[in-house]
Amino acid sequence: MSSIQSDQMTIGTLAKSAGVGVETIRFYQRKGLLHEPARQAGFRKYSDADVKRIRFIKRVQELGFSLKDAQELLGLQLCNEETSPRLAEACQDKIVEIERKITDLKQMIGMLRKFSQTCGNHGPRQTQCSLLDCFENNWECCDTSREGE
Amino acid sequence: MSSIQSDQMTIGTLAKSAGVGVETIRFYQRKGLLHEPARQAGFRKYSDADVKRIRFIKRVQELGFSLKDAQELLGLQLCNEETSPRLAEACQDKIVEIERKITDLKQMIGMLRKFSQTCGNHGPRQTQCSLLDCFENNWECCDTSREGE
DNA sequence: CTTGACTCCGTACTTAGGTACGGAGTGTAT
DNA sequence: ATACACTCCGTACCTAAGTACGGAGTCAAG
Repeated sequence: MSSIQSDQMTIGTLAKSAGVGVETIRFYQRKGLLHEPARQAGFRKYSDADVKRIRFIKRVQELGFSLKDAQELLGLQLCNEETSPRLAEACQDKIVEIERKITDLKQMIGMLRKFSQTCGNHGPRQTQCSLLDCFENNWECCDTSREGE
Repeated sequence: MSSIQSDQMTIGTLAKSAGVGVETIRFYQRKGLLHEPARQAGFRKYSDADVKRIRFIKRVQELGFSLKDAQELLGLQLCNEETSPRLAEACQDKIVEIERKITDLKQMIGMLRKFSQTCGNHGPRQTQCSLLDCFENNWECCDTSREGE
């Protein structure tokens, strides 16, 4: 009960540790992405776990997902007989989603590479070329979609 | 001057063809993503090229880029002696950006896969596990970051 | 025991990317 | 020639994800 936790910090310290603004933390709290923490004389008290949670959220966001997605992913920690199958399914869905994104991004790189070679390096006297043209040609200029994977 | 172009279409037709709303097209026009087209009795007249342009924009957006990014990419069609070097550089920047994103996404997949295996398939009697834990362990559970590429 | 930094709260504002509204003109089928 | 759909324009509204404001309470140092 009266365990002393040396890692208790205020909202300002948490914000600095996690690399976000104080208002962002309050915002996440309102959105339910962070639980309301214990208070001490009215002041919110956080632990290192909260730093990690926020960093996770920001990471997921960087990967192009919404806060709602982040919330889903964080929700995946409930691990029991009931949730287990749905959980595996949810993971699979996310994986498929991400894999599709990767494929698309590779196409885009192929396109950019080709474009750069044609227009950027080979001099300016080439026929008119544009990314849009490449896109219109159904990415035929890009033979990189099979690379790696 | 009086050339008859059979592919002339109104804004509604364009919207339907490109899979967006009429208001979206007007919005893109205001933002400079689409040029103001010729008018016929006050009505905007579009061609197939506009369909392709919009599809390109939506595609770029799907890949996690902003309209501003899309505009930049579309801007890369100016291909002459002046723009050529800066163009190659811009392409390279985008490529690096996308490659970093792919690496990150692969990590995320590795994490999800591992998590799914541990918690989703191996039954519910495992020790408590969560995506967040995996993230906190510096992705040590994920050995897939080298796969492909 | 006062001063300055930090926190509280609710509310308002911001940017991106649209979406909707409403009154007017236009074009087309019957 | 009259409905009805479609278009025009400006303006207002919407969600997501914050960011800022302002008056009040609190805490820690001098």
